[in-house]
Amino acid sequence: MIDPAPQDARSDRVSPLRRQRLSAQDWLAAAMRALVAGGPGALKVEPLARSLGTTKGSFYWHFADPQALRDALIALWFRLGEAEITASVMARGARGIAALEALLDRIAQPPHDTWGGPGAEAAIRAWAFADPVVAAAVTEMDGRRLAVLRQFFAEAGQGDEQAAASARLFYAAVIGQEALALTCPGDLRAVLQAQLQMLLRA
Amino acid sequence: MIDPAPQDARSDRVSPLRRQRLSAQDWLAAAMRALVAGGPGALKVEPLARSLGTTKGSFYWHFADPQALRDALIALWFRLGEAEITASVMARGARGIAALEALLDRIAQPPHDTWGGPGAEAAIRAWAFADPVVAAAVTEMDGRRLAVLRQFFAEAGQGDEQAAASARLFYAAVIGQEALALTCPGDLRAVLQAQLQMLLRA
DNA sequence: CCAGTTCCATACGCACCCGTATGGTTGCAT
DNA sequence: ATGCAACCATACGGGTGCGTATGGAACTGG
Repeated sequence: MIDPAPQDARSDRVSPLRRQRLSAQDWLAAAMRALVAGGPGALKVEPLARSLGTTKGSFYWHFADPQALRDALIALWFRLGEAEITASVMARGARGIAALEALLDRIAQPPHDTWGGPGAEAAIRAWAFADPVVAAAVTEMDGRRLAVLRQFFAEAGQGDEQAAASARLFYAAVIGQEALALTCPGDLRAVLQAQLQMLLRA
Repeated sequence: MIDPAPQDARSDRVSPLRRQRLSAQDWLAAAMRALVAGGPGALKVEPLARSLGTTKGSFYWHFADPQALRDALIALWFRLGEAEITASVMARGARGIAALEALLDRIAQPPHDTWGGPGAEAAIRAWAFADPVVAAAVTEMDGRRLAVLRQFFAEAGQGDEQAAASARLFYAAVIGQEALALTCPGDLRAVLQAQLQMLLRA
C-alpha cells in the first residue's frame, strides 16, 4: 500500500496532532470524544488508535482490554460529575436559593471539549441503554444529584414532598434541555432560570 | 394499519420464537426492540436474524441492506410520532388547555411494547448521536412538537414569547422525565401534570 | 555511552459480520 | 396436481476488530 520510504522518522506522519507518547488520559479523552460523536459503537480499539495516530499496541499497554477502558470512562464521568456537585455545594457554603443559583451557573457552563463537551452528559445517558454497568452508574448519579437538589429546595423553604417534586422537575428540565440543545439551540441558562423561578414560587 | 394481521398459528411447529414466514414489519419490530435493548450497535443483520429464529437470507429479501432497515425504522418512528401528535390535536377539536391535557394523557400512556415500549423515544434520541440522518429526523420531530405545543399555550392565553418558553419547558420536562424514568421510576403523569399546572399559572 | 524501563509497531490467528449467489421450500392460484 | 412467485437456508469471499506475542524504538539514570 502506502510504503513510500523505509521507516523514516515519525516527523512525516500525517496526523496533525500526533504526540510522541500517549497516556491513559489521552486514550480516555479520545474515547469520550468518540462516544459523543459516534455512540457506544465507536468505542473500538483500532478506530480509536487511528484517531490518535497510533496503533492498538499502545492501547493494550495502558489498558487490559476494551472493558477496562469503558470502566475507566464511566469512573471518570462519575468523578467529574461528583466534583461538579461538591464544587457547587461547597461554593462559599451556599445553601438554599443561593446554592441553586450557583448550581445553575455551573450547569450553564458545559464541561471542557476535551471530555466530550456539551454532549457528554447525554451521550453517557444514551450509552446506559446498551450497557447495564453504565445504567447503574447513571442511576447512582441521578440519585445523588436529586438528593442534593432536594436538600437545596428544602433549605429554600419547601416541605419534604414539595422539595422532592421540585428537585425532580428541575433535574428533568436540565436533562431535557441538554438533550434539546443538541437539535434546537437555545439559551440554556435563561430557560433553566425560568424553570427555577417557577419552582421557587410554588 | 401497522399491526400485521395475526398469522394463523400452525400448531404443529411450535418452536419458541419461530414464525413460519416473516414480513418487513416483523423485522422492523425486532429492530426496534434491539435498538431499545442494545443501542444502535445492536442493529446488525445476523444478530437480528438469530433473534427472529431465521437467517439473513430473509432479511435481504425484505430489505436492500441494513441502511434500508435503518431508514424504514426512522420513518416508522416518525410516522408513529406524527400520528401521536395529530391524534391529540384532532381529539374532538380540542384547543388550548384541553388540548394540552389530552396530549398529556397520550404521553403518559407509552406506545406498545412491539415498537420498543417506553424506552423507544429515548433510544431514538440516543441514536441521533451516532447517525446524522436520525439527528435530522429528531430535529424535525422536535420542531413539529414544539410548534404544536406553542400553539396550544397560545390558545390558552399566553403571548407568543411566553408560549414559546412554556412549550420548550414542557417539552424538556417530557424528555427529561422519560429519560429519568428509566433509572428513577416515578409517576410520569403526575409529574408532568404538575409541570403543566405551573406553566399555565405563569 | 550503556543498560534498563517504558512505550509502541507489526504480525498472526480467531471470530464476527457483510453482501451476494444459488438452490431449495412454501403457499397460492389455476 | 402443477406451475409460479414469494420466501428462506446455505455457502463463500472479503473486510474489520480482538487479543496476544514479539521485536524494536524512545526515554531515563548512571
